[in-house]
Amino acid sequence: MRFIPEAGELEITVREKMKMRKIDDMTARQLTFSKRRRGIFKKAEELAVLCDAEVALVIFSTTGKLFEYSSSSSMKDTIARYDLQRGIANGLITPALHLQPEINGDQAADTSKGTEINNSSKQGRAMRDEDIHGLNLEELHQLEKIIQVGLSRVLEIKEERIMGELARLQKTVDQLAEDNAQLKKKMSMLSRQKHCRVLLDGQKDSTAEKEGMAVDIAHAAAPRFEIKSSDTSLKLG
Amino acid sequence: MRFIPEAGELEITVREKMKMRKIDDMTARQLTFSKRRRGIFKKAEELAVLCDAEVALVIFSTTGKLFEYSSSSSMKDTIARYDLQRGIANGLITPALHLQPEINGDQAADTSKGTEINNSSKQGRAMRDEDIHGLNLEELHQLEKIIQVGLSRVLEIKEERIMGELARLQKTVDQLAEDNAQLKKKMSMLSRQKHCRVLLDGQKDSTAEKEGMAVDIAHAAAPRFEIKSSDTSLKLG
DNA sequence: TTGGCTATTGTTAGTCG
DNA sequence: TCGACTAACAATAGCCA
Repeated sequence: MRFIPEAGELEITVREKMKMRKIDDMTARQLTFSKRRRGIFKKAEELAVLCDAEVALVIFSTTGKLFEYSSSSSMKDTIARYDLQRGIANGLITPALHLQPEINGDQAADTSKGTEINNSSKQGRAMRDEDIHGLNLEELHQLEKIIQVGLSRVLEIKEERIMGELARLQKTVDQLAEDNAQLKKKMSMLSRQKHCRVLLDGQKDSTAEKEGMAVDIAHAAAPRFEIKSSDTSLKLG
Repeated sequence: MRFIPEAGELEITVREKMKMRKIDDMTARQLTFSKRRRGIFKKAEELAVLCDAEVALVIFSTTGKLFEYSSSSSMKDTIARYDLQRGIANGLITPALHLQPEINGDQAADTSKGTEINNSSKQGRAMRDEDIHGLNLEELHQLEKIIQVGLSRVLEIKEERIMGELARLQKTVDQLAEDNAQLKKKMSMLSRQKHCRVLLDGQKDSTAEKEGMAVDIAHAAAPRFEIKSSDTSLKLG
């Protein structure tokens, strides 16, 4: 017990304010680590539950021991979502390879069959087995190249498109959320004013001239810890 | 001021103990999220500094907005370290893809080179040209199959993930749009009521105020953001 | 949405076992 | 390492602007 009710003499040690730097004493540091780790895990869970957020927390101790918390079913999921989101934040993910003109030049004046091949792939017709069986080795080789390049292009464009859609949706969400906030604000003001008026109504007329509606500008102060990007490349696999 | 030193009557509102479940009121939830988010970030940094730990924290709000903190120079590094640690813990280094078991059965007692293929794919090493050149035709064929299957899996999982995010976002949009509509409805009712009351109030000096108000509200209530949540299917493959 | 305020609850440093 | 305890301190709910 540190409280010493001894008459005349008080020798109470006053807890100091914890400087924000690495704790020197190793034992004390480990102890603090253990306590604070539990504390922050609790906070993380509270945040996840109370606010319906997805929270992931990874901590390595000085000794390299790993501690983790994830509000979702799997930490991997959250990390995956994180990667994805970062991909969106950085713009599109595709590194944009342009490799289709290569082959065209090589075989511009090739056999008629070669051209056919080209056409059929351009038109996106489904290839029938009979057609393919009619090709010689060289033609099959060309077809293979064409298909490979085509596949790459398809995948790129598809990704571009999806990511665009994702970005658009995210914008929509942000916009809606903002609108929502504004609406709520205005409504609360309205109801306040109405309340006021009702109150005044009983006595006299209103001279209350509210400026009120000067709500407009929301200053966009960036949260201190918000994302800034460096590099990202949606690694899947 | 909540402390009312009025003689005889005390009507102090007592703050309750916060049940640990999702906060119902959306506005309150967002507010709490904002505050607690800052709180936990602070805790994270304190832990990192005081105890010399490596801390990474990722938070998604209900609306899908990403917040992150990383005590190291890059979140990616920490995640990489996490993956590594987990990989070690799980006894395998690439937890993402499992594309090797198919072939095991086929060529369990195959050439030593075949096993090498298997190993290299297990370890997720990048294939070097020298390695590939050392393979015979049959082995190359096997490798080709492995890669094809792997590619398919990668594409599948990637698509799954992205589409999941899309769906989630769409849901958020729908929800927000609904909230928005409700708010607008309520507000127009409110403003109508107020308008009536103002009229009944006896037309005096308050016309200017009333008009300005009405205009402002109209603007806010106007659907300046139209969402068509129907056509966002964007089907792929 | 941000910040300030205050009463209250929650966290934890220091200590002993 | 951990649990328990307590005083000091920090975080924050609810409210307003």
